[in-house]
Order: sequence, then C-alpha cells, then structure tokens
Amino acid sequence: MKKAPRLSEAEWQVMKVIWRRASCSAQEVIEALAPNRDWSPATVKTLLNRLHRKGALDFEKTGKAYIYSPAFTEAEFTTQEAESFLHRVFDGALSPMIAHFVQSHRLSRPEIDELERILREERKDK
Amino acid sequence: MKKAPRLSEAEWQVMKVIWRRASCSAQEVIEALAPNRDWSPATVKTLLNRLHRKGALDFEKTGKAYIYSPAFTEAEFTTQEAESFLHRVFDGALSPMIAHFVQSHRLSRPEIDELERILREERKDK
DNA sequence: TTTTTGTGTTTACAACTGTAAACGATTCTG
DNA sequence: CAGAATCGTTTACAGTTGTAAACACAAAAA
Repeated sequence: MKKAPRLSEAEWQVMKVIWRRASCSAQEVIEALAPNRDWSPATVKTLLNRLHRKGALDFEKTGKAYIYSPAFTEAEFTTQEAESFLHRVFDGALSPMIAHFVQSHRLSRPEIDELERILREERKDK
Repeated sequence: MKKAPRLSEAEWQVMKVIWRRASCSAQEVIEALAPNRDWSPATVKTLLNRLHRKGALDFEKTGKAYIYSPAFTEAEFTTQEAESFLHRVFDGALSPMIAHFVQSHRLSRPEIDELERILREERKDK
C-alpha cells in the first residue's frame, strides 16, 4: 500500500472536513470551512485539486460535480504527522514529549483519570 | 517580548545544535550536523543566515568568524510547535493526542511509571 | 605586501504553500 | 437550442524551504 503524502496546514483542514463526512462535494467543503477560514471558494478548489494530485483524495463524477473521498484514513495521516513532530521537536523521545504537554496544559480531573486509565491498559498489555 | 518565529524542519536541526552548546560558530554547526545530514557546508551557512534574518539567532563577531547564539529558548519554540501540532492534527484536544502516542508506541515499563508519576504530580497541583 | 584561505553574504533555482482570478467545459433553464 | 449557471482546471504570484554555488571581504600566511 502507498504511503500517505504530507499535508500542509491548509490541506489538513480540507481533509478533516472530508473525513468527518466520509465523502462530499466541493460545495460542502466550501460551506463547512466558511465559518472558520475566510477563504474564497477558488482557494478551496485549488486545495482540493492539489490534494487529488497528491493522491490524498479520490473522486467520482456525479452529474456536474465531483464527490471527493479520502484515499487514506485520518489515522494514517495522523500517525505520520505525529511521528514527524515527535522527531523534529523531541528527537523521538516520547516521555519528554508527553510530559511537556501534560505540564503545559491544565488538565481537568477527568482528563487525568482518562490518561491514567490508558496507561493502566498499556501496562496490562505487556 | 517578541514571539519566536516558525522554524522549518532543517532549521530545527540547526537550532538544536546551537541550543545544546549555548552558542557556537558556523564551523561547529557544520561539523555537528555532518554525521546526520548530508549537507554541504554552504547549506548550513544559508540556514544560519536565514535563522538570523528571522530573528531566531543573534551573533557576535569574534575575529573572522561569528559566534551564534539563540534569541529564544528551546522551550519557547517547543511550546509553539507543540501547540501548532496539537491544533492542526487533533483540533486542540489533548487527551486524544496523548492517547494516540501512548497507544502507537510500545512504552517500556519504566516509561509508563514515569508518565504515571507525572500525572500524579499534576493531580496534586489542582 | 601579496597571496591564500576561511567566513559571511548574495544569488540561484526548483518544489511547495497560501490565495485567488481566469478559463473552459458541461449542465440546467428559458 | 442558446444563454446562463456551475464546476473543475489552468494560470498567477509572492513567500518559504531545501540545497548549494558564486562572490566579496577580512585575516592569516608566505
């Protein structure tokens, strides 16, 4: 299987819209992004086009418009981006990375509970 | 105080060398990076120049060469990059982000212990 | 002092990004 | 069917990035 291409900041936002709906038209993407980003419809069209050329999106023609769908799961992109970040900033060291996040955000009690649960799970698997 | 500029992948590597030594000459950076990246010395010089123009590096002239030093701490850049990543990929949701990392890496027992310790600390602060 | 050498600065250039207008084809609509 | 509306595709353009050679200047050596 092919590897997911890298996405730019703007491309991530477009992909997210499409993942959330499994598939959709350009028009839907434009409308979904309108509140957040102040993009001209033309800009979104450019991004869709680039994403398709990069191999991140497939589409199927229905009447006049296209219906776009992701060529990779969000998880595939997420994993890749996460690894890239981990190495770029923390030299691949996981614990310092997590420590950084935990300490720089004020976690709520339930969040802490949730993370402890995840760790316990992890410990069990070993 | 000014905000730290954004760094590209390559620029991060250069900055890391300089943070590790507090300050150093271009020559040192070139040598330090030689084993990792197969960069021509000219490439490193370009990066140093850009980093200076971006305001990420200061320097002081000593004889012929410059001694570069960071204009911001590594922590400042790290925090910024971490926030950017968190929002771009996880929409700012911390727990899912941490869960992702914990689950996608096989943590060693001591690492799990370490993270639990950090969480306990965090819980206490509240 | 003239030459050489080591440094930083300029210039180069293609690929990628953010933004968006212009264009061309296709499908409604009158 | 011709004109209008709608889509996707092309073209545009400046800024960033990865890579690196060319150039200029100061310092060291001959």
